[in-house]
Amino acid sequence: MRLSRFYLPTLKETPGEAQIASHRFMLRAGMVRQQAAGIYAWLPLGLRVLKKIERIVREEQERAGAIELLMPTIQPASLWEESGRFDAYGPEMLRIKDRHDRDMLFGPTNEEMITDIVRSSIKSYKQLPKMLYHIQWKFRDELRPRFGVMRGREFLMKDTYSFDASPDDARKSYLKMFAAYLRTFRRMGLETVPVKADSGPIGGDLTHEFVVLAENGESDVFMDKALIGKPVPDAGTDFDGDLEGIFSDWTSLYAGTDEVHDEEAWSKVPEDRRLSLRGIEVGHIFCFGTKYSAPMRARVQNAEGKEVDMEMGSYGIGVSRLVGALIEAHHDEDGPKWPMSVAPFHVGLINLRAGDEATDKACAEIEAALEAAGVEVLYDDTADRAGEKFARMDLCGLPHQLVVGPRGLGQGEVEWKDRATGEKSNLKLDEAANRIASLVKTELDRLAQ
RNA sequence: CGGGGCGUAGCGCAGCCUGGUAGCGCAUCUGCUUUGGGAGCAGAGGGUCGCAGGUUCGAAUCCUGCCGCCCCGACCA
Repeated sequence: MRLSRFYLPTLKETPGEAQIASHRFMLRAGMVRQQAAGIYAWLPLGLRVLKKIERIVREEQERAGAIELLMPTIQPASLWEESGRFDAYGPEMLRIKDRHDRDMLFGPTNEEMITDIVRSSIKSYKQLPKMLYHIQWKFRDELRPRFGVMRGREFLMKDTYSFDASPDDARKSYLKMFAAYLRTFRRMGLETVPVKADSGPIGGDLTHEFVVLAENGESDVFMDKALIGKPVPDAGTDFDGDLEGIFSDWTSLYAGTDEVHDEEAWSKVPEDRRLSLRGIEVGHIFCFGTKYSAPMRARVQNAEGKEVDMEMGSYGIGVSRLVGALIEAHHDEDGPKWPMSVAPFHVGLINLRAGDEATDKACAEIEAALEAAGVEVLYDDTADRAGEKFARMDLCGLPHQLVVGPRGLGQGEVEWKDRATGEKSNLKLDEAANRIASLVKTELDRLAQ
């Protein structure tokens, strides 16, 4: 992609409303633009990150056996009256009336709707288990939106719903999502920890939050240090097999939010392993039994011919929030430092003298070679000044930078900078593209394992 | 929803206390110079001073109401 054709409205100065790093950089790098409190337009650079996160989430959901569908953003109030949540939900729910004065709402979540969908066609235990998910915009009219996309009112969320004929089977579904989440976040280059959580208004007893450890987190987390850096289930994991081992491996070590903090259990953690820190909640999984299936009469006949309420669970990932969380976890004073798997582009190519025959030619060759190798390149072909180009590329946070200028080109070399470490070195012009393409590929493979 | 703060050019801000018809930096446009870390000089364009009332000869400035946005707390993916 040529920068001259792209839409990248970067800001040199930080808009006054942005406090934390992720919000500042997302505005400055032209990733998003606020349209109202907690409501953002996603500009091309930000959208590319959002799409990459979505793709990883989707791949891991499919791996775990979930099937994608898409439910609408607008829902009829009648479904929510069935579950009793139309009155219970409160002002967080955005209520709308259509032209016929019918009560509608902008969905804050989809338990009722998916239950309605499934109950109409699933009648037998033989049709279960089922895990269905979608990735859709939600709206919660937060009292106080803040931190940019980390706590917006409109947000993109992946939500999965599991349906089983028995509590034992529901637990198996829960474990699939538990393992899938460990993989999902790690593939994005995020260190997350599953912590015991408060089940909140959704209810249920088996529930975990997945939190990214970051200073600007909004949850207080108490955890055993041994959880950090723990290997996650690899790509070969059999999701139809027994996942109890993985589950107990992670949950036998202490980790809890402040709401469920247990001082007694905490005191048994060796003192040098006790960590108390802040985290950003990026995923939350619940097994809540028949909370919705019972009032909404979503039932199947079991093997004994008896009608039973389906056992359900729901499993959310804050997709848009993850963009902010990723920046909080990976940045320096100049901008984000994207992990390869979610970077908007893999490589930033800078032509220090656009219009110069030699640098133009060298850049065009590198760009073509990288793209032929499947590497995504943002090529700064503008006539802007060098300093501006460097600063802007750092702000974009692409993992690799290749700088082509007359000085290096005279020696047949281009400069390579690793954005994460800041290390620079020179590469032979004719080897640069291959070298970088192989680094990109290696890193992508590593993260996808 | 309690407490605090802010709305003046695309962005960051000054001016308001003490009323006299709007300014600085960045960005944008033109020209020349410059060319490896957000350039220099010269010139130019761009503003219903959040909105509505009020006070006054005169309001960005004082008063009242409303709207929007931000921060702290409580709440939440």
